[in-house]
Amino acid sequence: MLDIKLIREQGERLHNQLNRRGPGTAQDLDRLIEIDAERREALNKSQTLKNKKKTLSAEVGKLKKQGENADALMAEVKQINAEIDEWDGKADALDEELRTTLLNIPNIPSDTTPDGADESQNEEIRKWGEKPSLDFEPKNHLELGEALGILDMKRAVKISGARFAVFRGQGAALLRALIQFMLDTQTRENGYEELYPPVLVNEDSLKGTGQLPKFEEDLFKLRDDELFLIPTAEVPVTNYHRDEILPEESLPVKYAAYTLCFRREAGSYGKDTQGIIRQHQFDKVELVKFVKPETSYDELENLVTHAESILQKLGLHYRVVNLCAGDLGFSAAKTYDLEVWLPSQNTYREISSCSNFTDYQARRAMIRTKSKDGGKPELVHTLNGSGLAAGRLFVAVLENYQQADGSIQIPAPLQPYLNGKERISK
RNA sequence: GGAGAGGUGGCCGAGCGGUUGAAGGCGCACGCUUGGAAAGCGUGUGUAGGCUAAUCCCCUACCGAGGGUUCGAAUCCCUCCCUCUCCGCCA
Repeated sequence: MLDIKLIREQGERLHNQLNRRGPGTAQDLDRLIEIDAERREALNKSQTLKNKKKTLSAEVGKLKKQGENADALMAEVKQINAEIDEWDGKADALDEELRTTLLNIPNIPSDTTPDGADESQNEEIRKWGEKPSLDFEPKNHLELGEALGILDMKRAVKISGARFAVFRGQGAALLRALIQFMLDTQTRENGYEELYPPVLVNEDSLKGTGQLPKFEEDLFKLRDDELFLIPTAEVPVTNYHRDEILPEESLPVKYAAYTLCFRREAGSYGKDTQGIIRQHQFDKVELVKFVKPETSYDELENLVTHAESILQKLGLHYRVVNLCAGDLGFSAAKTYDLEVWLPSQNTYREISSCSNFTDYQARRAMIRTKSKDGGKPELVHTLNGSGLAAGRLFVAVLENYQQADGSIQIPAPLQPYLNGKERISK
């Protein structure tokens, strides 16, 4: 969430910046400033009275000890208590309103986030590699996978419903190989520590990273327990340090975590209904960093290269896109998407999203740092990026490495993970 | 799931209705001492909010969380969460 002090002092500037996300985004800002002023007034009144109450109560204690009558003072405190309740009630209500309003305002886009209303106005930063030259009509991953017997969508529908898949035989092995390859790369070459967190999390965690309260409809929630299935490992991993103060010398803290991810995909009916591009359940290796504020934009560039390294090793053509303000996620200040080439769709598809959340998540989750030589604790900046989405990587490998006969050539770096196997065929 | 014990500052640990934001110890920081170090001595050492030019003062809140009783609660009562021990169940 945003800093109320910043809003108090620079409301006008924030107003313009927020509205880059879309008209009306900043509409609550003025009301917020009002609430804040009223809240502080009520707080002041209550605190002054509490101070008086404390003094008088101590006085009562003294009198009683001396065996004297303190009825008058006690009556006075009772009176003060009534007034305190009144001001506290006001302050609490205003505080609550302030908090909910604040929780529903997104992060401020970075100055380096381009203007634009939707994805058509995202800015292409660079391309890597080349499209595969296929001298035959490319099939899509679904045709390939089903023909090879490595993807079973039909039975997935039977056991779970739409937007689920069963990976079978060589397919299951390939998926597992991709996950392990990604984890190994990030932990051995890029300095991330591996974390294997729970996929069921509580409400506080989802508030910390910004999925709640605004996006509850995107999540799977348990019926009998106050727990949600995570939509991304970002949630448990970022909240790993919730309410903590990290020593400055430990930064940057870097984690790589493989988890299942679960998304209801509400409101995306009709989109990507074919194949495994958009699933209710998918696998992802997520990279999360906690960094010193002044380094966060450099750390973002760095994070993107870590995600890119997977695609490069696998020889997959992709491009890097800087999301425009209108396409930016709720908690992010700046996001680079990695889009991998899919021959069957003749287009680039998102396979990773790398974001700098500045202090927005850190303020919600109270993740701070403190330097050795004293001073106040300061909010860290948090970042995360997919490194990468395994299901979509599976799609990319199938489609880009397909052969005329429908078999799949396995990229060399993956072969050790598949018992040296070079090809998936019937 | 059942029975019992317990959750106090970075850590250990006292307090069980008033002067306790919290004794004492450890740790840490700075200073004195020293050729240097240890020991010793001294000082300091939580977080949030308010006030403020201020990370100085001052005020308010916080002893797992939330309610309640009381003039006054870390201390009493209720609910919940978590940890530990035993039993049950279980991959």
